[in-house]
Amino acid sequence: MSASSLTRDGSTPLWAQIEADLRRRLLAGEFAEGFPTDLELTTCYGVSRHTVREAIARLNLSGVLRRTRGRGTVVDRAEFEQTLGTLYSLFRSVESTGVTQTSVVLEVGVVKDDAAAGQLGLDPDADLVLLARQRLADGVPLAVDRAWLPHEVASPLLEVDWSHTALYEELARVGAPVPDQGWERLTPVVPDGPDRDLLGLEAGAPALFLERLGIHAGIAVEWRTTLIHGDRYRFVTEWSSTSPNGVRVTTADL
Amino acid sequence: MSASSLTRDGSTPLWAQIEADLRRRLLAGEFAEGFPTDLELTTCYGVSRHTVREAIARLNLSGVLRRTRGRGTVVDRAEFEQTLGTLYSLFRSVESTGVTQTSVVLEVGVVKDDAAAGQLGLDPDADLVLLARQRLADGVPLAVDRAWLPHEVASPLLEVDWSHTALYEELARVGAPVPDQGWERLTPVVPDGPDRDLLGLEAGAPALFLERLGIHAGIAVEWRTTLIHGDRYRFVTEWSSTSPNGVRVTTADL
DNA sequence: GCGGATGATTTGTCCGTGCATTATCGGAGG
DNA sequence: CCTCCGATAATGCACGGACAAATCATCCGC
Repeated sequence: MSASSLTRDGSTPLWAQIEADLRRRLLAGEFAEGFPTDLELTTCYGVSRHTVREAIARLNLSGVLRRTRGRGTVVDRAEFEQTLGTLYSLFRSVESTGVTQTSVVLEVGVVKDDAAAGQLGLDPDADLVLLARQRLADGVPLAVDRAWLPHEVASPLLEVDWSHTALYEELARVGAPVPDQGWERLTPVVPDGPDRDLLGLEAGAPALFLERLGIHAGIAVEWRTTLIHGDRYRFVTEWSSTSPNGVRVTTADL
Repeated sequence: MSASSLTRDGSTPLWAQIEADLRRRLLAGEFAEGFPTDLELTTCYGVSRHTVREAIARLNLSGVLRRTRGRGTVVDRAEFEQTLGTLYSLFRSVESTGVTQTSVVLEVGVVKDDAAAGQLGLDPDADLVLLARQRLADGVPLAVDRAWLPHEVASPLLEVDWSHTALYEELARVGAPVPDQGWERLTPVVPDGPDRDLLGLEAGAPALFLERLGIHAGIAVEWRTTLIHGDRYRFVTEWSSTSPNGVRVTTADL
């Protein structure tokens, strides 16, 4: 099927092409029930089993796939979506606890912001789309979120009803680039002013300030700052000498 | 050389034994100048090149090794030590900026602490060794660090001069188990009381509270809480859809 | 009808081979 | 003395095969 697009000119390894193709099909939700077996993939792509395993190994140890001897390969969709970064996993893990998530739009429109433009690598007076939201979990304030995006890729977003939908889903829907890479920075702060009220924090209560740069195809497409209620959410990293670190989010024990 | 200890009974894969052996020799600082080539490893361990690469692949993509076509394999010792967790990398990255790190011992001794004992999986009235330190970078307060360890493994540590040496180095020196796995949890707080003064924080200033459980061979050997000066240090996580997350620490831009 | 044996399926491990790609080194030649 | 070129060495990529171990479905016997 998708095997037609494999190029054997040596420019990119076969396993990398297969991995990319599988990742794309995963994003499209193709393997909802049952991942192909090694043998199926070898015949489908026309390569040796070694090459297939080389591609799958990468997906496997980023936690996306769970392979069991004798049983087969299944997709761990939760893990897959967690590779979009800790901020994504925050909102997702909150939703997975069963609470319903809503947003109150504080501001949507075209603005100029030299700090955000600088992070995005644009001119200080470039047009940006700002989306500021108060995010609630079961009606309780969870975070205050501000996202700046380049105007040329985000202008279709100005028409969207933001009360529930997620930013990335809308980006994908209008064909705008979704970040697939980036970094996030955590700083402890004591909010004041309007943001403190939006989070429902008492005076002097701590919060986490998360800054995030989202990158797609090597160019920055999203600068975001998120102020997170510090008493209710914690960031957990697991580490071991054998496997790489992973960042998880847990709701605080209340 | 170390190839003698390979067991081929199928209980543990050859590549896993080789990986463990290489990791052990790395910890001992054995490959300071030049990592063996694939061919050398195949003859040294008596296995095929495929098996050697299977072992090395794990070390490679956790960032410990940097392999270059035509050049060979070299050890990225900074990356290697960063696999010991973000807390370890905090103190290490501070030292790598050139500042000298010192400690003021607040408390050393045998105590009972039911909270720490619970985290370590011990009886609430088990004997623990507590090591509390104020950590300074160039004389400026950096963090307040409290480590609880089981008495039976940590009792030799009671005699050590803690003003400069690192906990893990001393653990290794006396033959005690060094954590190779665990998790850390980040929470924003506003310190008060003695800890606030130890950090040199003004009233109401934020800090990061880091809790850490260190595990060796599956059993907990260290429970640690660290209060980190929030204005001076930030935690950065990089993420991408292709490679797993990693946590880094940067000193704040001052 | 139920339980156990059996065989098929699937992934894990290990071996061997060949060629391509890239970096380093040394010598030939200007 | 510098430059270019080829040999060498190292890793990367891909193929092939074989066996082991674990799971699952089926069939047989009781």
